[in-house]
Amino acid sequence: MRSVKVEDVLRGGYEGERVLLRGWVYRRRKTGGVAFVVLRDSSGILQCVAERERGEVYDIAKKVRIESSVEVCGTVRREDKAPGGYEVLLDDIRVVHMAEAFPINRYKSEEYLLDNRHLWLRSREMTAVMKIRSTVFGAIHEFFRENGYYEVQAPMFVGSAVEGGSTLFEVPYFDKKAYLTQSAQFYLEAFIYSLEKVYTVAPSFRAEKSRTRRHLTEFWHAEAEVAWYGNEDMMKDEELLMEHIVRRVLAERKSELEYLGRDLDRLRAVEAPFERMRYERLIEMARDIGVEISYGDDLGADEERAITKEFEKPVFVTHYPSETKPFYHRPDPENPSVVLCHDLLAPEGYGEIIGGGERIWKLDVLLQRIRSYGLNPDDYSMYIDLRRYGSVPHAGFGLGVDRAVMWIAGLDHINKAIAFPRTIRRLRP
RNA sequence: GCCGCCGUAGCUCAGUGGUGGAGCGCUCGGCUGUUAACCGAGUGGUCGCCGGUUCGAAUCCGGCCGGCGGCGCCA
Repeated sequence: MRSVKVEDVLRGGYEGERVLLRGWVYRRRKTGGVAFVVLRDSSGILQCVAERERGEVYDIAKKVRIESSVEVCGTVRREDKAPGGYEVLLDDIRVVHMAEAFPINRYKSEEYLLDNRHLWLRSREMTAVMKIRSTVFGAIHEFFRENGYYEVQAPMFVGSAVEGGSTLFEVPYFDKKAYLTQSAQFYLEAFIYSLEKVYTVAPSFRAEKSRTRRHLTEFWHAEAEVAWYGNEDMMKDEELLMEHIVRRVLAERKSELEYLGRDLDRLRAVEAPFERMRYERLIEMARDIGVEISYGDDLGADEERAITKEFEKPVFVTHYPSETKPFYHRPDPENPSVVLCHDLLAPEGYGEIIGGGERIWKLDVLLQRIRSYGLNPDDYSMYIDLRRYGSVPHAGFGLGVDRAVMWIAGLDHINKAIAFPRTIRRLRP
C-alpha cells in the first residue's frame, strides 16, 4: 500500500478509505478504552485512535513514546473532536524505532532549545519557519532568473578584507593566513564585465562581537551587481524583489504564517514602490519623534526601531554622509559629502535588511577614496584593476536573507530564522 | 568591547546558614473519546567549577567557566 501524507488526509481526500501513514509520534494520550496517537509528518499532525478491542494495536499505541517513528494503517473518518476534523481508526501500527524519552517537553527555555536545536528543529514552530525560509530562498532565485540575472559563485576563502571596517575570521591556509569572506561584492563586480547582471546567494562571515537579536557571525547573503545601473535603478529591482518574496510567502505559506501568529495584513501592505528618504530627512524625522541625534551620526538601534515603527512597508534611506559608509560608494556629484547609497529598512522595528548603492567606477576617484580612508591600495589591487579596462557605472546590493525571514515570519530573534545559528557565543549544535 | 541577569533531578523552577523539594518527563497500575488528558505509586542530585569564611554552605565572600538579555558595530 502506498503511504499518504497527513495534509492530504486533512483535506478530506481519503474519507472512508484505509490508508498507510508514516511519521513520528507527536502526542500520545490514553484512557481505559482507547489510546490516541497523534502522528506528525512533514505536512502536519493527525490524530490516530486505537481501541482496546484491537488488542495488540492498542497495547503498542498506549506504550509508544513521543517522537518514535511509526508506520500506521487505518480507516479515515470525520471526527469533530479531532484536531483538523479527521482521524484514523487504527488497525495496524508498527514502531520503526522506539524513541528514548524525548528531552524536550512542555517546559522549555530558549537556552535549552538552542542547545537542542537538532531536536527542536522538528517542532511545529521550527517546521513552519523552515518552510517559510525555503520559500524565501526559492523566491530570490526565481526573481533574479526571471529578470535577466546570472547566478555566479564567489570564493569563501579570501586573502584580504572586502570592507575596511568589518572584522574578519582568520583561518589557517597551509603556510599562509586566509579569511572567510564577509561579502561577495568585489567578486561580483568582476563578473559584470561579461554577464552584466549577476547575483549570488551564499554565506558571509563577520567576526563582529555583536550581541543583539539581529546578528549572526555566519549569515546568508543574497548579493547582486549590475553594469550600467545607478542607485535608483538598483532600488527599483530591490523593491520588486522584496515584493516578490513577500507575495510568494503569502501565496504558499499562509498557514505557516498564521501558525506563527503573523499579522498577514502587515505583509499584504508590502507593495512596490517603497518610499525613498534622504538621510538628512531621516535625521529630521528622528528629532521630530524626540530622538537626540545630530547630522553625521549613524542611526542607533533605538532610533532605527522608533522610526521603522512609523512605516507600513519597507523604506529606503539614501544619501548618507560618506564617512558613515564604506569607501567604494560613489559620491553624489551634486553634493560630494554624501554618497549614492541606500539602506532598506524593514518596518515594524525590524530595521536594516539591505545595504547597497552605486559604486565608484573611475580609477582616480577610487584611488583617492582608498587613501583618504587610510586603507592600503595593495589590499585592493583586484578591485582597482577592474577600473582600468572598460570601466562602467554600476550598482549593487546585499540582502541579509536571515533578517528578511525574521521580519516576514514576525520572529523576535534572528536565531529563530536559521536552523543552526552561529553567534558570538554559540558554535554548536 | 561595555552594562545587567542566570547556573539546584532529563526539563521548568522553589529553596537565601541547620537531614536537598515540587510540577512535568520516564517506569508500573487505574480509567470507554482524549485535546500539553486525568488519578495513584515508583524513579530520579558532583546544588556549574575551584578556593575561602563558619561548628555547619545550594545559601555568605572571592576567582573562574558556561549561557541569556541589552548597547556599540553591521546584512
